Amino acid sequence: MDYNFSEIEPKWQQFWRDRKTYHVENDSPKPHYYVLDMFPYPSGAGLHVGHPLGYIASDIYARYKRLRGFNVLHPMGYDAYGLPAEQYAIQTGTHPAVTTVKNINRYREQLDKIGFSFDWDREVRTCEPKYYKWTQWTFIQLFKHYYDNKANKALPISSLKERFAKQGTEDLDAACTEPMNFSADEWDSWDEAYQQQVLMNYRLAYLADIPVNWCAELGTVLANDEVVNGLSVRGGYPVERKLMRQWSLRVSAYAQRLVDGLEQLDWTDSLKEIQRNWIGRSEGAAVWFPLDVKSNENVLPGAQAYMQQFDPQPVPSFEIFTTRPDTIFGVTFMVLCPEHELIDRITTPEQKAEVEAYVSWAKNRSERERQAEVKKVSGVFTGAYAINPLTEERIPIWVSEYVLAGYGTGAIMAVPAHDSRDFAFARHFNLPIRQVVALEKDVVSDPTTWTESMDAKTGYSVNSGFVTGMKVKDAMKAVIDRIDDMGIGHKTVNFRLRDAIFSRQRYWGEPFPVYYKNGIACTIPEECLPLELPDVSEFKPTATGEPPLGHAEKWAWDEQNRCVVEKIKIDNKNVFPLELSTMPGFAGSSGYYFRYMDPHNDEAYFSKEAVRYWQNVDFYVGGAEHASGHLIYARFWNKFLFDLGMAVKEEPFQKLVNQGMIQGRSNFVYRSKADNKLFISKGLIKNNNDVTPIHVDINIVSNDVLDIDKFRAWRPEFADAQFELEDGKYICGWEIEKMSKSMFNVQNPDDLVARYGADTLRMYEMFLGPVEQAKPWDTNGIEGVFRFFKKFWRLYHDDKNNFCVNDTEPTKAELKVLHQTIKKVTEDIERFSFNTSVSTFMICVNDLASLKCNKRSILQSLAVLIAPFAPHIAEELWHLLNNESSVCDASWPIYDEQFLAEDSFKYPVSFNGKMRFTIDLPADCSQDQAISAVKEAADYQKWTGGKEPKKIIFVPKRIINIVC
RNA sequence: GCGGAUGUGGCGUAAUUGGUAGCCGCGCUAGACUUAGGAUCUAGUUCCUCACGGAGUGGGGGUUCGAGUCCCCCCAUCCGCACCA
Repeated sequence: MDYNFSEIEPKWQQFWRDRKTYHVENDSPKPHYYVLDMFPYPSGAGLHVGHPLGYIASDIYARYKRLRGFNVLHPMGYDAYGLPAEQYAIQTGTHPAVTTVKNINRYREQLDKIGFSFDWDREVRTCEPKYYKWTQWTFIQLFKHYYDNKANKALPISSLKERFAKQGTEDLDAACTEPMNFSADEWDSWDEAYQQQVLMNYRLAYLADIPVNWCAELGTVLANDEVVNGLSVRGGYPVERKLMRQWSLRVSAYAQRLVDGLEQLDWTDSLKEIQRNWIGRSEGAAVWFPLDVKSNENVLPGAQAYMQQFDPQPVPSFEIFTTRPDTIFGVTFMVLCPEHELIDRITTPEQKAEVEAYVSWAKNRSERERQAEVKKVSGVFTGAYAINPLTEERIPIWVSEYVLAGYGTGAIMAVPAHDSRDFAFARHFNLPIRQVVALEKDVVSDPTTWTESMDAKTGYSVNSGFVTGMKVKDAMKAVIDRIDDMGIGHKTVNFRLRDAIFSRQRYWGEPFPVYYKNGIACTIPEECLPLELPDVSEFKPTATGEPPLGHAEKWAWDEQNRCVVEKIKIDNKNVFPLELSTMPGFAGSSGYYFRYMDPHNDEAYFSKEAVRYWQNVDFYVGGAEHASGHLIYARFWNKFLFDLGMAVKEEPFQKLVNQGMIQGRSNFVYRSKADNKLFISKGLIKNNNDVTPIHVDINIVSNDVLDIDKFRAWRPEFADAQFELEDGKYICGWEIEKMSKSMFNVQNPDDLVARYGADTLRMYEMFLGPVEQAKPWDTNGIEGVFRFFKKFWRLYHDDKNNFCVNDTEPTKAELKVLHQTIKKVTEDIERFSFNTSVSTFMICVNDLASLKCNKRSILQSLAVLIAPFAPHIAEELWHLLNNESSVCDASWPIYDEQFLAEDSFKYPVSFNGKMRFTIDLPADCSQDQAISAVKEAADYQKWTGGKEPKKIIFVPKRIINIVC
């Protein structure tokens, strides 16, 4: 064998390890560059070929940047906390830590074979105490800060306390769970416990009774992004809404900054758009609608008392949010969500039974049922009326599921003519519909004839009092001004983004650094961190329904700030219970990129020097599935640390590329229905109904040809299989499906490395297509890349496999090939287009082979060029040429732009297999003049032998192309 | 429903960014060397046509000397959000 990758690759991997080639220091005269991959969750299944795709791409970029003279930080680690290891523990009793370490070792083994340039000295694992110490530390800071909307940043909760003592809530504009209003005297009059309760309302990490996504099957609550279509992302179990006391992070306080920050980022538009949608900023107005006092006399006392805690106005009223204040003249009913606290207080005795029935029906519906029946209209009339503050009309108040508790105020003004949901509701319950917007001035029609509402925010107001005739945009502003003047509303902004629920009733996660003293949540002192995860006897919830940490023997906090055995609590009043929930998966992954900057620091999360040097991640590669989870939380985390003066940049990830998902390509054999020992080759099937397709392991199929012997050996029931062959082969069918064990279509990278080598795997994964694009895995083409390497090898080895180079000066044609290649590859890498660079290398080697070029200086440059893609063969070539140093310390070759431009006519070694000449002409040159100028050129004669050109393309500007 | 993207040979893809459409690779066809080849090399391979020639980048229209690329209208596929007022 000539190109012996299995000898070359381990040799150079060891060489890099011995030399610590990829070790990075935190200071260097070189410019810094930070290339990061989303770290993996080490699952039991190991890596499949989809995982390394992004790692290979970022590795190429990191290696390229190093060769370009940058000090590159390119670390790797593990997102090691998570549900699968814990589920496995429940089933088998194996401790999740054991499973996790085992899986990590397997991942590491697989990664090492591919030849990545990670600095493994900086590895982090989120489940290790020295790492999660800082996750807990950040949580404590979040607990100790609140968000001040005027300063537009997080401020210490201690300053808020001082403020309350001095002036109460006067002039305070802060993010909170419930709006509050009190004076300094009131604050002073409250006891410690109540004061703490009030502060909890403002903390960025807070405890509150909130509706959560409860997954009974997993026994835990889940964040919004962990639930899709009413099912848990992990496991696909049903999720229900439930009111529970939980820790949350006040991510919503940062909503505006999370939207604004997107602009300066070098992310794809689609990803930014997903985030914008998820944050869901919408501008509108908050308006107070007074209740109709006369028609609600019998229910008013209760309602009045309830509402006056928000609004001390004499007339009881409730708040709605609308994005269409201009349509307020078209309101024909109001709708409250079933959870609205006002319902009980305003419902008339006649309607009471019906309303209660509806509310309890709506509350007991699962999220899934509700979402599945979105189009179905349901609702009930409360019997109460509100007053439209601008028209003083009496408006019926309804209750319906289509109004959501979690958004706005859970109450709306319904304008059926201009909102499709209100329209459907009005039609269903026969409520009036009134047009207040028209496309043309004064052109109105009868809304009872409409089949749909007119939702667009264009046209003019009609039938709308003082805004009639105005454009919609102006009318919005005019209505807001008017309600503002009347003191019954104001312009406001609402976000769809909710706070992130931060507790999980699970074992395998970061413990909260929190204990409860007389029911008040306190954080443990920072110097006591980390609070280590205790061992438990069982991973299931306790008999009393507490999270698994309830099983821990030593899990309470004493006054000497020590973790102690909980049993002491019974006879010792100075021992306090610790929080039993643990943190969710995204806790550890929200700030891991900081820790890589300074991974061994025990005094701080990361040093000031380290963060000042590295700043933030320049280039981040990972899947788009994290768009509304990790990438929001990490940005929030970063902004918070920025407010604390720790982060230097407000955004964590400057440039981001989403690698596409790799799907599986399954193979099928077709079993005859008439004879279940008989398998018919794909091309011979006459009728699809005669055969049953059966998934067959892709490892016993090559280029869709079945290895019959391996198939017979694969499973006992196929041992005596018979085949109907075409041309002596059994051809399998194929289909694109998810890569999964059950479909036998998982391609394991180790198998490919063993068969073709890491360099071939790396190149082939890039060759498959643009990194960003989702594509099926297809091993069929890998031979082509493998052939390329063999050809490359033969370029500088003779028939007997002896190294053989030519020391003479390269010819201009050879230089032309080299410079073209340098130019193309450099440009391709810069724009992250690695599939085209691979093509470029193939063309280059083809051209050099046909020129029989094995010139030392050309190969020298080529070794460096190919090093980011195929580091092993590049290192081997480098040592054959230089017998010293490492290709990793070389510098990137520079191409000569002038040489390429000036000589393009003279040296037409082309990239498309045909000869093409390009010549510059004067701007006013005519076509005939151009053609004769070309034909007369000495070099044209030289290269074509004076043959008549096949085709001449005249481009008026000043270029002419001739194809020979 | 709203938002975002994509559409090029049998297949994966490319196109100097408005200038030869199909580079490179897979597959396929023929040939060479071989005891043999799942090795290597050479030639061919968008489609129709024996050929001359013609058609052609999802479909239709437009701008331009010139459109895969820019603009408008459809169609299809994929992804994200989904009663967010």
